[in-house]
Amino acid sequence: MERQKIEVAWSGQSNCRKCGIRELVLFVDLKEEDFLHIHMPIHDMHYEKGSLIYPQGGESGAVFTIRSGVVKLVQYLPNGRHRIVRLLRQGDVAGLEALFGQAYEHTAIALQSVLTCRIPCEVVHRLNRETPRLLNPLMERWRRSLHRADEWLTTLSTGSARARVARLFLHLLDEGPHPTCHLFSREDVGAILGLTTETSSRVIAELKRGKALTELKTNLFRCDRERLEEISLD
Amino acid sequence: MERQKIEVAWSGQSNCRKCGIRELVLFVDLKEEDFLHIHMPIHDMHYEKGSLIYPQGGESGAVFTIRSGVVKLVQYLPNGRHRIVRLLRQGDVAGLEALFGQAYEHTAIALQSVLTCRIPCEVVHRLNRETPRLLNPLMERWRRSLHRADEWLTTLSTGSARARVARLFLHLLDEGPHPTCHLFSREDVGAILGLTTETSSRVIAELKRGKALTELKTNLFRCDRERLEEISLD
DNA sequence: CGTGTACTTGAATTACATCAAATGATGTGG
DNA sequence: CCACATCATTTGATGTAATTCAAGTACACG
Repeated sequence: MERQKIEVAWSGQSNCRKCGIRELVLFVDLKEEDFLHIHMPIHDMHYEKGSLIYPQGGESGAVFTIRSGVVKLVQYLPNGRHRIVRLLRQGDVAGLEALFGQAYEHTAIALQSVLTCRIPCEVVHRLNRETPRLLNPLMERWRRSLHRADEWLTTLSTGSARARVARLFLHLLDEGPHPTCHLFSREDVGAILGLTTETSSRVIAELKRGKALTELKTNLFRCDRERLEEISLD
Repeated sequence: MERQKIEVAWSGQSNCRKCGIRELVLFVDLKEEDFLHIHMPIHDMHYEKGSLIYPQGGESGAVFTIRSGVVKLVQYLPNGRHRIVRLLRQGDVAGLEALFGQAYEHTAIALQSVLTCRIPCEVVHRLNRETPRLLNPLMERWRRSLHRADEWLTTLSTGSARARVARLFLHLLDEGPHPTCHLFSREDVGAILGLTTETSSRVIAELKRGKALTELKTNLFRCDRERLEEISLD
């Protein structure tokens, strides 16, 4: 069982104009003049691995642009079980539903050390009133989230445990000289795939024995893409 | 195996101003003057049960507002298996991704006799340029779809077969004097829940024996809400 | 270096899938 | 309107995959 940490740092107010990853975030299309309409502070937030960004059902007042790291969106069932419904990375936005004045639909937790910009909803609304340039990036985030949600269901929640695990690795692949993948806890793998922790562990162990995966160091794997693709068809 | 029918009728051009369900559809907020900007025909379409509305990967040129009936959105895996990722009903919009110039992400099929309005993307784009009043309904459709997608995963794709089937019935409940539910084929139930046709059939049969369900006539059930809620917690 | 947490592995059990056959519903043409 | 063809559903028997419960081991952290 994970314990939830509460390590949140507030690194100060952002300067969005000079943002190093602006081409990836919501404000990509804004012009110099548009920034004048931001009258509430946008904060850079730092979350330690395992810490809570916001809780499901929690009162919402802001959206969070992910600057680095990985965030899991968790949803709880009445019986206490839970599923991870999405992973968010650089350029994704967490808590979009806040813009509709709704409570957060998921619990958002940092899977690694995570940097975000906390953007008050009021800022988004105001910008939307003053300029049309925020709209496309915003719609694009909705589209992307929905696409991922459907993909998540069909690829990670369908078929045998072996196939699902293989698809998860393919999903997480970092391309490079050798395709690698850094994984998280077996419990989280289970919550992503709808399997138990033990089954996740067993299947991953089996893939290691079959050389489809090689564990370089703890939770860092070299992946044999072709073998994984075969297995993903089961 | 289902065969796909091709019964599509075209009932003529819509008069959106006089639409009987306008409070439910995309054009809810439009004013008289806005309709002048519609320079392409919006057609009323009629699809027989089982017929194809659009295919996954198909070239997209329009979105479809559902006026009545139920539509399933199906996604296929490389290995030939498939899952139903969403059901759409009155007021929902199918094929929103078309607005981004993308191929359709799902295959949309009528589960019952279905009426839609086929709205060319160009009409939506033009209206969006001319008036801000289409935007909220549009965003609301994105939000709703995403909400449903997440709900689908956590409630219909998690836990035992019994619990999933129970949750599906709760999901489909028509409130009324007695809560009833009209179901579709066991094959579709399987594709929604990630189970085989046989397992779906067996579980439904078991719920009937346990009096949680009573089959009034073929595929029309009276539901014991409380029993189903208990079972849904498994 | 010890302690707690996560991961692995084993054995028993259960739930679901698979294959096969029988029954039931629906529609068609004679 | 009946007989037959077709397709969906139910049910059974059997196999397999995944869960459960229970140790044991590795690993990270203070």
